[in-house]
Amino acid sequence: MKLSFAEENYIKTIYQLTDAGKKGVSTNDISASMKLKPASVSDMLRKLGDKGVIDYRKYYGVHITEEGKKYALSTIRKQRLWEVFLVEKLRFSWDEVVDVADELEHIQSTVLIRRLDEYLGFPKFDPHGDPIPDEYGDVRVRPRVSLNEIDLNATGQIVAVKDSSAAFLRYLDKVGAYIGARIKVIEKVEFDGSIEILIDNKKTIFMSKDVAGNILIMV
Amino acid sequence: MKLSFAEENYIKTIYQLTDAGKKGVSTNDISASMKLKPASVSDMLRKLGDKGVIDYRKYYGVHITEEGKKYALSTIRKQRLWEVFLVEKLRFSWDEVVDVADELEHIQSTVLIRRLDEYLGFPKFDPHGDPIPDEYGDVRVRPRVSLNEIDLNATGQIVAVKDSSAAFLRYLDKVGAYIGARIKVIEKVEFDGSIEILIDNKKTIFMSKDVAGNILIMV
DNA sequence: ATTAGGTTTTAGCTATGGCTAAATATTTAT
DNA sequence: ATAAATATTTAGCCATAGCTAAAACCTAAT
Repeated sequence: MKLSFAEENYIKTIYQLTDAGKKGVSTNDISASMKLKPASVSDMLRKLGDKGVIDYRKYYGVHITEEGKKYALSTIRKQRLWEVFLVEKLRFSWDEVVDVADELEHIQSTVLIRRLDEYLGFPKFDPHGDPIPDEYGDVRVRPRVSLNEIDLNATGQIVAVKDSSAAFLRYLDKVGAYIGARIKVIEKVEFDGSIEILIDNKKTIFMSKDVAGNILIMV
Repeated sequence: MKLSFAEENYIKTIYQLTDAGKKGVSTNDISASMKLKPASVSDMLRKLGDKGVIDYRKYYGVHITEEGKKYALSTIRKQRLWEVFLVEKLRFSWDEVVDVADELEHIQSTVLIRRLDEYLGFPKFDPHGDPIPDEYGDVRVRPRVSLNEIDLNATGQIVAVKDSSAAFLRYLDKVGAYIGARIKVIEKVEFDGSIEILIDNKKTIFMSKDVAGNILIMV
């Protein structure tokens, strides 16, 4: 079965909005993320449900099926390989690539993607640090380290927290840290283990050894 | 103004079917070339006429406008640059590239094409020997020589004839030569100037000095 | 338990770009 | 010059994928 451009975009978005939690992805979330009206989304969800790539129960959000995951991962693989190409070969900066990669990811040709992968030296991560699924949809999970353990001037991305208490998350939120944020360690204070980090190249924050120990970084 | 995928394909086809002669390109020719029904073509011609990229007089075929040429050349430029990329960087053979390039040529991004051009070293011809228009639509015309003048084992493409009488063209047609055919000189007979050529790697034909002198080759 | 507010779906419209079948125009052959 | 053949266009249909407005549904507060 072949998905249209629009269908590929939907399934990719649904996959990416899917949380570990068991609640389905809501129509409104998809609508907001894709900048389409909820009515249009409803319509498409019905179609995607008929095609078997999502489980769709009216009013209760959608869950992606195994079949659907295959399509999502295939599209994500293409998108990220093209992003590598644009940045490494055509000197695009990493914020310029999104629009173009979003078009390129819909080109249909297994051979093309296989050759592109080979040409790029089988990269495992895209310029944003996100993993590139292999041909079979397998994703290499990048090892995570605590923010305490990484070196001065090292960069990474916040991928998880050890302590997920409301208090801790509220604190992170207040200082501007969040899952997905890009960070760089710009100061390590030896005597108390506290550090200073730069978030998204915009804002610097201090944090204690305790806090840093609870933040997991993907290098 | 932005043309849709379908519109881009039509205008490209019309440009390529346009002959030096003053008769317009017919609905049937376009229909045959694009493998669409004549009725669909008629409909699109009306739309393209409204957009000003072609001159459309019902029942009398279409002529491309200067505006239209710009779009056609831009699409052809993209197509041929992608073909060079596929063949030179991704090791596609020159007959595999058409389908993929036909999809890639519709990606919208001036920057992308400029960078790709640069990355490929500003190529002037695609893998089929066809010229790549520059950013302003200018095409480098490749020098043409008479088939008499090229060396044994040299290859080239038939691009024109000096004698365009019906008799001569009918003769060429009969032996299987045509504008666009790839040829290779496989025998040169010194004493009468006749030659033997291989057409499209498929068929060999003999021709007299006279005939060869009236065929123009692009090396 | 009912209602208000937010979310989601349905119904009906639009545009694009195909199609078939029928009508019409042009060209060719008698 | 007219009839037959060919080419082209029109009319009306289908699918995709968006939209607005109205209806239906869910949830949370009274």
